[in-house]
Amino acid sequence: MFHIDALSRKPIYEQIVEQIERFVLTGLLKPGEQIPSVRSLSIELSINPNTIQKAYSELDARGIIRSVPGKGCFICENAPAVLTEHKRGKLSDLTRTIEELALAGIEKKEIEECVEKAYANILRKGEAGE
Amino acid sequence: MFHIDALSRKPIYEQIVEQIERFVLTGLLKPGEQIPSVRSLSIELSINPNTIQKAYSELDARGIIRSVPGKGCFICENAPAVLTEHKRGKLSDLTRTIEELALAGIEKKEIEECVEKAYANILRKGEAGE
DNA sequence: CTATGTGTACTATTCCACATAGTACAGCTA
DNA sequence: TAGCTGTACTATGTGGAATAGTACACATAG
Repeated sequence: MFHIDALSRKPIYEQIVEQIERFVLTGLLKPGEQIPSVRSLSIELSINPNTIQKAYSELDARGIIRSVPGKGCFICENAPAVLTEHKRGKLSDLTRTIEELALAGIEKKEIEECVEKAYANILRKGEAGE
Repeated sequence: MFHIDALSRKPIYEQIVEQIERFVLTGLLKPGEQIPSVRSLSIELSINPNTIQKAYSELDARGIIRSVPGKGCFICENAPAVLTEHKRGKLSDLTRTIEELALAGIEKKEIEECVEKAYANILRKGEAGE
């Protein structure tokens, strides 16, 4: 289910956060559902429990999961909505990224091709899911 | 001319690399032109000379500047072209970024607005420059 | 030639984020 | 009671980033 790239410069706990967020968006993890325990996931991935907890704390702070001591961690009901708004806040970053490409002489058409390609890929998955 | 954000998680040497690349793209630094010396820039920015050199070594390796011992560092003739190709190689990253936004439920229209906005901003600068 | 400024190459040190190791405590539940 | 859960804490090791200081070779103005 999970896949960790130990050679990546991206911290392990961030990789876990991103993958769980992705699982929520793809429907692999649904609101209310329980996610693997800190210890079981640490064993499955051969990673220190502290690293898993750091990822879970981050997800808890973002409102993606809720941690219940003694029971486990569960996907929040409004996790998908939270993620949508979180991503919407990054549109300004996207604009700045595209500005850099435009400044470097990348044609507008090339950017539009990226947009088309991205939404074409997502549509396939969306049709299958619903 | 330069501006360093000491609080940024982005390394100082990377900030310098990005700013010089940006100066090349905006025409503030033209091919053949000499850039500040390692020592003078380190004094101007109150930064260790080793950090400046690390940035210059990176720019040299990328083919943006050429370092001439005893004389100084100069912008390469084909630096703009090198930068354009370098940015073109990052279009796949852009596609992946947009895919994440699309998966999170961001409307295609919102992305297209970012593209329009980015190219509108660049056009203004382009008209003024040439 | 001399002095100064240039890029470059080292070593040593400090700092901090990341990850690990180990222990401990409190709450839930079969 | 036993075993699972989340959580908190200290200690340690690692690696990148940045600093400090020194040294060498080259170019140029005086």
